[in-house]
Amino acid sequence: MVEAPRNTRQRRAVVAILEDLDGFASAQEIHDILKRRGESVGLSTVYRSLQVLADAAEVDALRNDDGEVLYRQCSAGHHHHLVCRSCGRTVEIEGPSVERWADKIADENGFRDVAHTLEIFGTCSSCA
Amino acid sequence: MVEAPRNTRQRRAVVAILEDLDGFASAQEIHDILKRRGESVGLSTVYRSLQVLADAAEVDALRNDDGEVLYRQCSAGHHHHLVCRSCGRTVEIEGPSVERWADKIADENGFRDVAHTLEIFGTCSSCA
DNA sequence: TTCGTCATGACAACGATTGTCAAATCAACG
DNA sequence: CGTTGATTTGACAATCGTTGTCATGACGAA
Repeated sequence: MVEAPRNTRQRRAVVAILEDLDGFASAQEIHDILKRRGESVGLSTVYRSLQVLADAAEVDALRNDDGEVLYRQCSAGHHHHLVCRSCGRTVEIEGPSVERWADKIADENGFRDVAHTLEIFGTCSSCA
Repeated sequence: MVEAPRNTRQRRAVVAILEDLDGFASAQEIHDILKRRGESVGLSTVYRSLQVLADAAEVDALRNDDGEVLYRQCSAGHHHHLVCRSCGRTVEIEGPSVERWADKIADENGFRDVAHTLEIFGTCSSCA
């Protein structure tokens, strides 16, 4: 029996930010936005909330080139991302043939418990 | 005019390790291996050597789930990797159709300066 | 060999993230 | 509603990979 997480002001605030944003953002960026809005939430709490959300698959997480983890509220189901390096704006993409290809490659080489990461980075038209 | 890097004992030692390994390894792992072999090289120097090699595209670098950067001496040209999560053993893979697909998606959405990351992780047969 | 420069290494500093723990807050229950 | 007890919070310290610093040492051209 898993405990339901409590419905706290802080967690609601983090979720609200994620709902407003349309792109990926780091924990620290989200923390800053909250501070700017006056709805201050401790940095540790932002990190913890995002972890909980990511574990529950309610948000997607990926690492940028600098090794920072970025979070985004995404639609359910497996998909990949086309992400603007500059503003974080994101387009969800699907690639069924890529999935099949990756699984086939792994299988041919005797690999088990296969997962793959696939992200496309670029500069979006607004940022160009 | 680019300065040619000096041919130092330390850089030779790092390259030698990379030549011996067939999989990805972190800077700290390489540092440990060097220490074990008695050919001690400062940790900073290991990091710097790997950076230089990565900038020169003589080694490939990728991040594992923990955010550590792993390095590997790879063949030239664009390719992806099937990496064992446990031992680092790596199979280089190519996916021309994936490349085209990624570029098309990015173009359709007006993204410029497009790059993509694609790695497949799994457990290899020896580690299963 | 000489000499200017680049590389090295011990160490400090950094930045993102995680751990700690007392105090505050939730929500169920009476 | 007030009590209650477990969960959550937040300020802060700690961690971990990595990068910066700078005096010392090693390369290699002349």
